Amino acid sequence: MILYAIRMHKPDFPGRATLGSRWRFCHVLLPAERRSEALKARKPDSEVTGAGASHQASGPGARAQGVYRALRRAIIEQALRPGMKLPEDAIGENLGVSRTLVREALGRLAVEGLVELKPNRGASVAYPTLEEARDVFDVRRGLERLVAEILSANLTKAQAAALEAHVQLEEAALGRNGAESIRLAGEFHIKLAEMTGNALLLRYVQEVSSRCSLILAIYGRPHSSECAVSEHRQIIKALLAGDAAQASQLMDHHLQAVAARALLAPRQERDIRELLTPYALSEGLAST
Amino acid sequence: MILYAIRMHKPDFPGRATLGSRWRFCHVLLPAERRSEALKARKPDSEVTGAGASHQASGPGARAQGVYRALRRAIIEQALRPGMKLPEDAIGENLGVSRTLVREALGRLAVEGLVELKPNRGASVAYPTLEEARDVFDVRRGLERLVAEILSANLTKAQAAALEAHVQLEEAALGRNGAESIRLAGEFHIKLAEMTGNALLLRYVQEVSSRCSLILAIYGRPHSSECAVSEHRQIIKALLAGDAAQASQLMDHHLQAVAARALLAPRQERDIRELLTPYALSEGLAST
DNA sequence: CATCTTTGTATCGCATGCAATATTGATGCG
DNA sequence: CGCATCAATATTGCATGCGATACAAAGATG
Repeated sequence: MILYAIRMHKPDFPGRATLGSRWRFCHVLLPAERRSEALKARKPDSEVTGAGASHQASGPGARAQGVYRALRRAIIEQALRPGMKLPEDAIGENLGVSRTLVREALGRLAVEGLVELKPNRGASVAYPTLEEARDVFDVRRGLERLVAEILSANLTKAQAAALEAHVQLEEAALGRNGAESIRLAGEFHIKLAEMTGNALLLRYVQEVSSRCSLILAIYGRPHSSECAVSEHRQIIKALLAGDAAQASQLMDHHLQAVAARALLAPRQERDIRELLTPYALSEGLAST
Repeated sequence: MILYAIRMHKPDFPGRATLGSRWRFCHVLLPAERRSEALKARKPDSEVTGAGASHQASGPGARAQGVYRALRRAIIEQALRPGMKLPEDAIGENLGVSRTLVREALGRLAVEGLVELKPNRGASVAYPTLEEARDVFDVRRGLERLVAEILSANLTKAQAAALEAHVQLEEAALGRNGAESIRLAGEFHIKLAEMTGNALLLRYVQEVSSRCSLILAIYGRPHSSECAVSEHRQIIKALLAGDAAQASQLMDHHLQAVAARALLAPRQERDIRELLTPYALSEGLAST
């Protein structure tokens, strides 16, 4: 409870949310401890790696990576909502690292378009405009069409089976768990990109996928069961048949459908910011 | 000449080149001064911006950006050859900034694939393998096909004229200046990407273009006049005609031709590393 | 009462210091 | 003479400190 005393000068009012209160107790990377304690506690890990941490190696650079991944996940899963401020030291305290590492992570996330980084004003979770959203979806279509083309030439039976298994997972989670369903649908596309064996392509697809998550968080309607399972199945079939044109076409339509469901029907209660902008402009007030 | 005394413990022999000697006098960002002097000298700039620096704003974050751009240019123009080591403090001294900023720049370049970043072993100019090279070209084709598609829908006359003017520049530089010719050919594609108005697409195209430069530096033959001018003209024509399929197809073929010219004929004197690898392996020696 | 200053405070930008790790060169040994 | 061991050095990884900047509330001024 002493933790509350660390940075409580501002009351953290909801309109301009920042890291504080609740977030302080959300342990994405480390349980909420003071940095110094966390740093002391880091030594004992030395040789026993593999016990506590599940999949992040503990070499040098691993902590920077950890911060990056933690923030990334937090943003994608909307623990950190779009527009939220991301002060370096608050994050550092929560994650048990110094501002340097946080800064590095924020820089990378900024490059990927997940956070905005204004000079001398700090970082905040990106709040893409509708146009940016469309741009992202366009690029995504282009990339995934390429994925489809590449895979249609040489998808193995084993790979097809793996995909089919994944789709069954999606099917299972369909009505039951909304968040899970969305995550699985996204992973399907990542899996496809992985199978191309093209590292760069994979990176780009991952990047646009994250950004799509962010975009759907802002503009997406709550109940659109994102990627229809049947569409995924059709794509697998076309890939296995080796029909590049067909697969590419299906992928294109599929993603266009996703975009349409999400973007063409901007829900009314998007956010105060977007809603107020026209009024602000008409009054000659700077809104951004 | 005192400069030589700063870091001359190593003789900087050519086989494993690092930053030193000649590079010390190559002023990409700042004339070769000691960091501390450069830092003192930074104050006087305060209000008179626009006189000395041409296009890089001098606000906060501008120096980090400067380091990034300087390194990027140096790599693309092959002042820094693939495989070359990039020690943080040497660069910092040359550019008049601290390791922190250099580190940040190297991080970004690593994300973009222009430098390799091994933990505890520092950064070096990336040395893409043939497979990575093929991956990059594949992705590039995918992206630029998308560019062609988008533009074919709505290329204005003015834009077409600008492109045509650019191609004339290319034509002029054709036989005369090899390096210039290559640079212009690359810029044509960047210009196209810009005209889509899609910022993400532009970023990606820029990224793959830089990587292509690096790749051509390693695997490209010296005298391939990269992008045939006529091919560029054909593309413009198809775009203006609004024929998406045709434009996309032309772009695809064009890039495939570039890749083929570059990659399918790996020149013999690629580098010691690649050349020695088979020997090393056949002798049971670890090569990487 | 509204607007301009002022001062305080939370940040950021960046340099630097210290510990950890790799690498080089030297020394001893087979 | 080749190879392993070890010390010296170079270089990274990361934390932290200091100055600069922007925002906010309080105060001053019309």
